[in-house]
Amino acid sequence: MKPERRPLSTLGTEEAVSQLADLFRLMGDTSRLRIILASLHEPISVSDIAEKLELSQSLVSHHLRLLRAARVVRSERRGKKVFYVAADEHIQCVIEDMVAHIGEPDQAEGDD
Amino acid sequence: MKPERRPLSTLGTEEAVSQLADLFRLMGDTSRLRIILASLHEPISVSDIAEKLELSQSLVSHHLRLLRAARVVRSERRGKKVFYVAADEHIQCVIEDMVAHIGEPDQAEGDD
DNA sequence: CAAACATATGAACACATATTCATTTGTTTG
DNA sequence: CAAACAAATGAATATGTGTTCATATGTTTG
Repeated sequence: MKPERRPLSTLGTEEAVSQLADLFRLMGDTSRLRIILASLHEPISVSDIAEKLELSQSLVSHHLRLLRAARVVRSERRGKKVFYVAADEHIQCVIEDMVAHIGEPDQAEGDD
Repeated sequence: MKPERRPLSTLGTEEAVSQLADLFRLMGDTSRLRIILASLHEPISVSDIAEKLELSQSLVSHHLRLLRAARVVRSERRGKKVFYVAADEHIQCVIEDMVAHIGEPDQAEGDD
C-alpha cells in the first residue's frame, strides 16, 4: 500500500529545499545507501550491517549517526547491541520511485 | 495519478546500487535540486533558470549536463534557446515522497 | 569490579566536487 | 559573412566529505 505524498508547495523557503537536498545527499553515497537498504525491512544491528556489507564497524557507525540525525533510520538498543531500521515507509517509496525512474525508457530529444 | 513503482529486487548488483546512489547524489546538491524543481512541470530555458535562481549561466549549464547525462532532465532546442524539463514523472514522485518523509512525525526510540 | 563485547567518537587524510572565470561552439538575423 | 545572443566547455581552486586508525563510552557477565 502506497502512503500519501505531499504537495511541493512546502518547498517555498530556501531552508526547506536545503533540508530536502540534505536527505538526497545522504542517500547519494554508496555505503550509506547500502546501509539503508540493509535496514529497510527489519531492524539490524551495527555489527551485522558491518559484516553483511563488509564495511568497518567504525564506518558503519559514522554513517548511521548521520542517517539517524536526519531521521532516515531510528535506533533501538537491545542489550549490548543497537538495532537500526528505516524510520518510515517513505524511505522505501523514495527508493522504489528512483528504481522506477532508472527503468524508464529513454526518450531524449536532443541527446546527440 | 501515481505511477507504478518497481520492486527493489533489481538492486542485487553493486552496479545497480551505485547507479541509484548517483541519482540521489545528483539531487543532493541545493543548486541542482532547485534546477530540477524549476524544470519540473514545464520546459524552461537555461537563461531563464539562471535568472530565476540567481545562478550564473555557466553553473546552470554545468549542472544541467550532469542531470541530462543521468536522464533526470531532457533537453529540447528551440531556436537559440535550449529548454530543459524533468525527464519523467518519477522525478516528481521521488521528491514528493521525500517531502512526505520530512513531514513525518518523529517516533524515535533511543534518541536521547 | 574486571574483562569482554558492542558501539560511538575524534582527528587526520585523501579524494571528490561545486563554483568561478575565460573561452568556445552553436544559432539567428542584419 | 559579421554581429549578437544563448549555451557549452575547460581549467583552476576552494571546500566538503568518505574513510581509516586509535580511543572512548556503554553494556553484560564472570
